[in-house]
Amino acid sequence: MIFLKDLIREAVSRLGAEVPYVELEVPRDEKFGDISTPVAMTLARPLRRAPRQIAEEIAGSLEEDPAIQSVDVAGPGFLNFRISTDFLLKELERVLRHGPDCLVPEPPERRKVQIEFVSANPTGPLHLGHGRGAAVGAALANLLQRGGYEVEKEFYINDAGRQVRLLGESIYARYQERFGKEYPFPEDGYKGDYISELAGRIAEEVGEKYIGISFDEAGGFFIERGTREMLDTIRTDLETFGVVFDRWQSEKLLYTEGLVKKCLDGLRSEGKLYEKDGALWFRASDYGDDKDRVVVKSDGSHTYFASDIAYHWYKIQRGFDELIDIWGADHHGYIPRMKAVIRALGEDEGKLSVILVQMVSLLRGGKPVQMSKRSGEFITLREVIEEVGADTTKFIFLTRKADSHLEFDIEVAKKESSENPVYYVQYAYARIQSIYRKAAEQGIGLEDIPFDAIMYLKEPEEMRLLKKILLYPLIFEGAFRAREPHRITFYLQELAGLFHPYYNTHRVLSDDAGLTGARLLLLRAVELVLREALSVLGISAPERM
RNA sequence: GCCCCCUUAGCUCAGUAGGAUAGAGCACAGGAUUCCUAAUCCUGGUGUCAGAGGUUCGAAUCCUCUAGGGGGCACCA
Repeated sequence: MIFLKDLIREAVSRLGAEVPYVELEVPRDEKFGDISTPVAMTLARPLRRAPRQIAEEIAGSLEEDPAIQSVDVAGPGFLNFRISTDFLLKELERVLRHGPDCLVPEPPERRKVQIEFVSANPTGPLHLGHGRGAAVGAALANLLQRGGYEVEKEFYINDAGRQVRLLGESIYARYQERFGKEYPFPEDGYKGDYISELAGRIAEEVGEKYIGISFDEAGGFFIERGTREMLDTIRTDLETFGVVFDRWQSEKLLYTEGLVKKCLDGLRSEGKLYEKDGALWFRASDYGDDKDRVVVKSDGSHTYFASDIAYHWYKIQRGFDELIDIWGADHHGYIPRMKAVIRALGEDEGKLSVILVQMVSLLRGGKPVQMSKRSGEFITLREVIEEVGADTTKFIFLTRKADSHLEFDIEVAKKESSENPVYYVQYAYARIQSIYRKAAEQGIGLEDIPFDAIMYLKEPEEMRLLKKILLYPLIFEGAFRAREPHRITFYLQELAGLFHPYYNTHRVLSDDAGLTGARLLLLRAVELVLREALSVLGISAPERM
């Protein structure tokens, strides 16, 4: 269907006009045709002519095209196209011949993009919100990669500063407790059971080695050991979830390797930092932020913002054309200062885009599950994956756009029924595989079917299915441009929503060898798109269910 | 107090970059399987797009105000 864009663009240019993009949409009602465009209406103003008149002219110059069966002008100036069956079948053949690669349009340029996501503090296990960020980030990375960009996925490790110190001290306190020593548990310390467990393991390993040694002296060990273990947990949890990073960037290393100093020195020499009240400030307000921000406190220690500046500077040094940060929505107030940093570093602020992922409220059977981080009682991502499965969890995360609240009901997610759309989609795939197996039993080899068998396809349900298949490139393009993987999820439900009824009304395997072949080929294309789209989302395509 | 986001069917949400009569799933009721997997299908209806103004040939979509919900304000992380 996407070919229409070029056709329309050419027709528009024959009128001596131009459109920034050709908008194509699938009309709600089939009677309006297969696909339509409102370009004539958008051209009305620049051309100072009636939209319907413009539409008539575009229609006139396109109706001879072999791909187009008919083109009508309707309503205020819509152009409604009906695609010829011949052309649809040719397109089907092309898909069968060239596979999924011909479903994704080439991007206008090949970009190097970096996506940073999850980046949870290594102070405890991941919770559901992190999972949402992971699902969105990974799907977005797949999407951009599939669209031809070079993508790097990175996890930023906050292993310097107060939080990991607090982690170390919490473990230290539990360790002391093991040996009956009093040590005041740090205020805001981490109280989860995993801390006590870790302290227990350490106690078994090292015995009383750190008893009688102050935290100031022993802290290094507990901090290092704690962050390492937490990071291992995070990494394995993400792997279980099916999310793998290309790179893990340690904040601490930004300091020890001198990158923070180098970056700040550079900014300072350019006059973008200044001293006031004994602290070092970044002139964020010169670059669009509300106020200036401290990077080095008057006690000489760095704020997190300091390493964030250096981190983004470092990303730019590494030569990316585009940086994408995926943050929890509660960090939205941080965006202006980060954008200010990008501009101060001499880059277009559009180089950095921040995708905010909204909070997840966890329910069980309609009732909210209390999540209290302070008490350490919260449901972890791992627990949810174990209970409902990684595919389902991801799918639910990807059925909403990132920036909208999400209700995650564990009981609903667990149901293996139609309340659970992921099964609906996966079942379509499994059903197709099942038909292949049946076909094989009857001695029909998919590879042996000649492509021209597809001329036997003629049922309206078959044409509808075929049109939906050929719509995929358009959906993909939209999702790619908007950086919105959830559009793929909705498309999948629509595709499955055409397949299942088709399956129920028309038998694929029949006595008619030609028709059987034709239908198997159609299923081949459905299968191809299902697998392609599922792989973008990072969701498996099961052979059987 | 200031700033950001959200408000669409009973519920959960889509609605693409301002386009046609605003959609889907679930829930609810009834029905379908001698035949490729019933995790399926078929048939039933539902809206003050939070409210009020404005811009536009055209607004759920853009602007202003109001109400409700969430989030953020630091030499915290």
